Amino acid sequence: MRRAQSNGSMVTIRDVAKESGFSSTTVSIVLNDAPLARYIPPATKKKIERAAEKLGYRPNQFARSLRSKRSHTVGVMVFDMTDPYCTLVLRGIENSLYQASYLPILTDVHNERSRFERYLEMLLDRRIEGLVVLANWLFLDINLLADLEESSIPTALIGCELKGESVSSVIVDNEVGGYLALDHLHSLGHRKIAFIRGPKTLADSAPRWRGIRNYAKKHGLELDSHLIVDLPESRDPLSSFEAGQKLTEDLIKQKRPFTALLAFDDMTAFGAIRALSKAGLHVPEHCSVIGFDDVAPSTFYTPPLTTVRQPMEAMGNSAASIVLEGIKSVLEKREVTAQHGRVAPELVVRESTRSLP
Amino acid sequence: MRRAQSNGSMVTIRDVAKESGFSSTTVSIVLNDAPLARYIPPATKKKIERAAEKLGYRPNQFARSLRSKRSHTVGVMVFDMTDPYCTLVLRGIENSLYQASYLPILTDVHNERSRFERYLEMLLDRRIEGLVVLANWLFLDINLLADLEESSIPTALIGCELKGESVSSVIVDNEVGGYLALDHLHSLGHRKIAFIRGPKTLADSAPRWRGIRNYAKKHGLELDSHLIVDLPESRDPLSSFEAGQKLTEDLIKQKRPFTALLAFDDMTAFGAIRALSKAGLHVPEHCSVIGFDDVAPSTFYTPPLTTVRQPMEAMGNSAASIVLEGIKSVLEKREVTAQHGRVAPELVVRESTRSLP
DNA sequence: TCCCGAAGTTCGATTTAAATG
DNA sequence: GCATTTAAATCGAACTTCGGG
Repeated sequence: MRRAQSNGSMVTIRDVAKESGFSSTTVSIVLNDAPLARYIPPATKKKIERAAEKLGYRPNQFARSLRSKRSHTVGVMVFDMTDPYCTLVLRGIENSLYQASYLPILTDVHNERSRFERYLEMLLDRRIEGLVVLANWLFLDINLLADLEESSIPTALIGCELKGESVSSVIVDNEVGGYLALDHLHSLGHRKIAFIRGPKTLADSAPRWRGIRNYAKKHGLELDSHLIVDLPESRDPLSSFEAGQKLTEDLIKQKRPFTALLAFDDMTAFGAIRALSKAGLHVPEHCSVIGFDDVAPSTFYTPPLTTVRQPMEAMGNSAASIVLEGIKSVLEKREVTAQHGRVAPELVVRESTRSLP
Repeated sequence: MRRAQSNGSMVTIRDVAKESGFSSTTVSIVLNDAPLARYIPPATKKKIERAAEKLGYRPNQFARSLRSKRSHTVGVMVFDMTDPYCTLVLRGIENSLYQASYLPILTDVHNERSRFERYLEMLLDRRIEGLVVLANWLFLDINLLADLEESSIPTALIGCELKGESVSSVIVDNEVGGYLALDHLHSLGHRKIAFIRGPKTLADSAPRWRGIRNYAKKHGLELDSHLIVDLPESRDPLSSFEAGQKLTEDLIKQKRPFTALLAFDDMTAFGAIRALSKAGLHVPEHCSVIGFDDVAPSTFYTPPLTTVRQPMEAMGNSAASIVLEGIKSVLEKREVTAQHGRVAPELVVRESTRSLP
């Protein structure tokens, strides 16, 4: 198991050849169990394996990669590591890659274009075999595709979608999610509901709202436009907490009563709860609050947050699997066509919502 | 900027040589600005650079690495990605590496020994130049050192310490932290204080408690042993939330009054707040709560948590810098001696504590 | 033809030693 | 010897080709 040779004095395939008394060719064939290994008698194999074991031989990946043009590495680009949304998704990605013996190179773009470009160059230079991008928004003119498309590196986006057949994606069904959220509130008897919508330029915002409107129309629920506010454009997760708080304060000041609040996402919901709480309004006694995402803190928040869960780990898993599948495809020179997955969200009822008496 | 050649048909240094009319040797010298480049006339350089630019030449890292034996890669091992403690530390690491043009390979050990070993092998095979390990505990018999020490790969631990001169470490000064926490509570007038201590086997637990005891002794504060409880052994961050809740419930049931609670860490504090809240006790009106770590949710918790901050980003930064420095040292064949950093924690006063009337 | 093994080439960049004028 | 350039060796593994039994 352990390296026998100390220090960096690597033992090469030639050393194993010498030790075992065979040529390096034979050693290579045996150790890789290459097709030709069929012809090699067990006795020879044993000797070679023993020699390798004895010397603690480990093939040099650089040499291997140089020859095979494969890195066994996948790039993972996160737009903002700080976003609590990342954690579980990353775990999902990691898990898939681990199963396949791939290693992830993690890059955090800090929502900066320059960093994005620099990292992309670096990853391409490392000859990553695939790329997973974790982002809920993208730089407007996405000529990132330029590099990617021609490089024929299987790529999957998590959290936003890019129509076309070159880049795969995995997203939640936001429309269903919005529908579920309002359904929950409505079923609990809430009729005066405040809404904090997502930033206009965020791709998630529109479909989520559409789901909400669909539900409302279907059930004859009137949405009071005075109770509908929008999150500003910022990309920073903490700022959506602050904005959520601020907007809720404004909502409260209006004196237009509401018994429930539907927040764009969990961070916003946390902000709302804070504002409510500061105003002496208890959640859920005085006002129910529902979020979206089910980030980790939602479980241990006080009160625990009712929310619409994105199956984040599964999404990470799925994206990595798509990329891995793509890699296999290009290896076998099969057609690689982008997958567009849309996973179902799930209502998680906890204690921040309650039915109206 | 962009790759001119499409597809994977790489342009090699020989292509540049042909295009420019010089040998590949000269091209290499010029493009790397090697010492010999002094002798090469500007005109030649220009031509070569232009040719490289025109063809969109990018050196093959595999070949480069094979020759130089360097990967420009650092391994990052996280014991549990799910721990909210990770996020900011990772960002710190990432930032340092980025400055130095190193790329991190991220591995998540899931607190499993087998995964740890497998990943370590993989990283070593990739010839990582350095290793950063993010863990608040280690497998008991740490023969991981066996592999590491002999491989002479600069390694830094974040969150726990390993005496000796082979592995560096960066930890908070837990003793000072414990002291600060109690100081805060005491200064606010609290005398009846409950304590949830860390698991016995966790290295952080003892020094944190020592700091607390020191403060108590120094200020003649008596600690009521009925109000001191211990977290069980689990390694899972969520379980420390649950345990925090459970223990606090027990504490409350005892009917032994306390006006403040000092939790081992933020997760535990969240659990305590939940228990208090369920019992109808408001934080901080009825009971102050202080945590330790200052993980991200502490800011946006309701109430925002007063806590003792570990400067996590700085710690990640520092660990990566130590490793980077170590890499430089081995390159220059200087002596590499482990650094043991102990950074100062900082009291962050928010709204989960208040002064007694 | 089947089995076994080896010599030699290749991957792409760096570097040493040496060759020009 | 100097400035300028390059052929050839090297890094380590994998694969192609070939020869002997």
